[in-house]
Amino acid sequence: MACKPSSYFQPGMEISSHQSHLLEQLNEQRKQDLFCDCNILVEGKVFKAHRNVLFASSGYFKMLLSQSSKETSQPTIATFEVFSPETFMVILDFVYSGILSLTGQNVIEVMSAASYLQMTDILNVCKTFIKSSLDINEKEKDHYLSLSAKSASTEPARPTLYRSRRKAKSNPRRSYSIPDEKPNGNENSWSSYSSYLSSQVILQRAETQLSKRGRKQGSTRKRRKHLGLSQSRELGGCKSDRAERAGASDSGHISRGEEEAEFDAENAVDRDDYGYHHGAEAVPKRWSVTQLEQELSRTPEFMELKAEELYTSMPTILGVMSSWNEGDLPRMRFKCPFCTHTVKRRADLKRHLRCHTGERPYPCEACGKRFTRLEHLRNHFQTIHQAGKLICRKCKRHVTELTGCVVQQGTRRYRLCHKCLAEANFDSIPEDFDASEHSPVSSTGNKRPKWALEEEQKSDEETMEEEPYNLVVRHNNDDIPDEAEEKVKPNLR
DNA sequence: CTGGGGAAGGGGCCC
DNA sequence: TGGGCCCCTTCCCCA
Repeated sequence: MACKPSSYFQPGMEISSHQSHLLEQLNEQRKQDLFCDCNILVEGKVFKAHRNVLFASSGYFKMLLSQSSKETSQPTIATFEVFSPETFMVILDFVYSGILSLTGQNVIEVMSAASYLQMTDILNVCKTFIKSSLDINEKEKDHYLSLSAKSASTEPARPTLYRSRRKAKSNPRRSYSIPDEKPNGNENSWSSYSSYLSSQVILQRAETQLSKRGRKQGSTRKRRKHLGLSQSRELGGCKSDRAERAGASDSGHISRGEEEAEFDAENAVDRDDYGYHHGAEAVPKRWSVTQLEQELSRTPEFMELKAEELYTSMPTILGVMSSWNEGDLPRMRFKCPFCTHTVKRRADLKRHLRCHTGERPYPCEACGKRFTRLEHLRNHFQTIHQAGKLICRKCKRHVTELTGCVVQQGTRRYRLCHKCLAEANFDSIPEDFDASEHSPVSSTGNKRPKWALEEEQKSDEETMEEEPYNLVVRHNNDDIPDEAEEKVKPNLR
């Protein structure tokens, strides 16, 4: 942008080139090792940078430097062994230029490193990159496979570049422009094709990782397919919302609400200014974290992964330092790559991942409802199908097996005291059935299984106490309905 | 429309 | 590391 004559200046006028110029100057200083006061050691390779720049760019460095800056005027030294120098180079270049060089090869590592360093912008760009790559993979696979070999071979394999909003308007050193979201024919060919290639690389890498893991784990673990869910409301939005709300309510980590508010505010200011342009696929330029998580979670490729697979195929660099009090040792926490939630233990992260994958391995044999945890299934079974609570549903008083009995309504069972039972004018003793004789189909999600209908027509005089439901715990593998039961628990009470 | 209660879901943490 | 328990929050149904 050309500078206007001074007579045009007004008080408070913003010179838009100033920010980019300032960043360029800082980048030059970094390259010439001028005023660098922080050394970052990544797998033996030293990167020099400015503390204030790192502080402003990364939550991790903010925390780190806010501690070290109190006591020393010596250069700060940060050491990382959890990501490669190449990955950190990409991130550092972004910090100093606003340009993120993403490829199918590096996006996973960059995303993980960004997660580690708590750089939300990069994280979101990586998510968008992956999502759009997956979209392109499905929608344009055939199209780009039919591209002439010539057009593919003449275009060099260049990384897809993402520009931060700060640098979106001008970057003279980059001669080509990132294609706009409007499909524009040949202009987009290389980037779209590279996106397709990127998606292929991502998928190949995922497959490689999975097969490696498969070899490692041998035949002890079966490859599990994604479960078809019957409770649609628990998928996607609602599920994510829950996770987010839980995340936001947890004071131990970054508030999702604040984060979203921040994003929304930025959204309102310069919605069109974020260079999330990615190939021919029309990708929204600015996504809130919620949208990204929901959209990403809805992609078929993502949904096919189960928590365990995600967990084992993810890079190990998911750790994040929790905040610590002065004098305390920093504690390592494990950060979910799909939301802001952090946990203390890896096992808890694995469990948490199920709320992103939608995996529900524990179906209720009685009603078909699926659960993410065995204990949830047990609780459900006890309260719904076993009338496990010794409380009269009507008068809420405690009942024993002598002072009350079990009433069945459909698949539900509950207890009534004899008095309430008489008042409710139940003229028949609750029906019952022997669970061992029934094989309720759980994977269809049918709310009223066949046995339930049959059961309602039966007129059995037995009470539930004498012959209760059995809980059949079936950890679903490969959605095989008739798979042998893993465990049979006769009675939970 | 609203409030209460039950059910479900998720996190922390112990064993 | 997995299972299990406890607690809390949210959602949904019903009076």
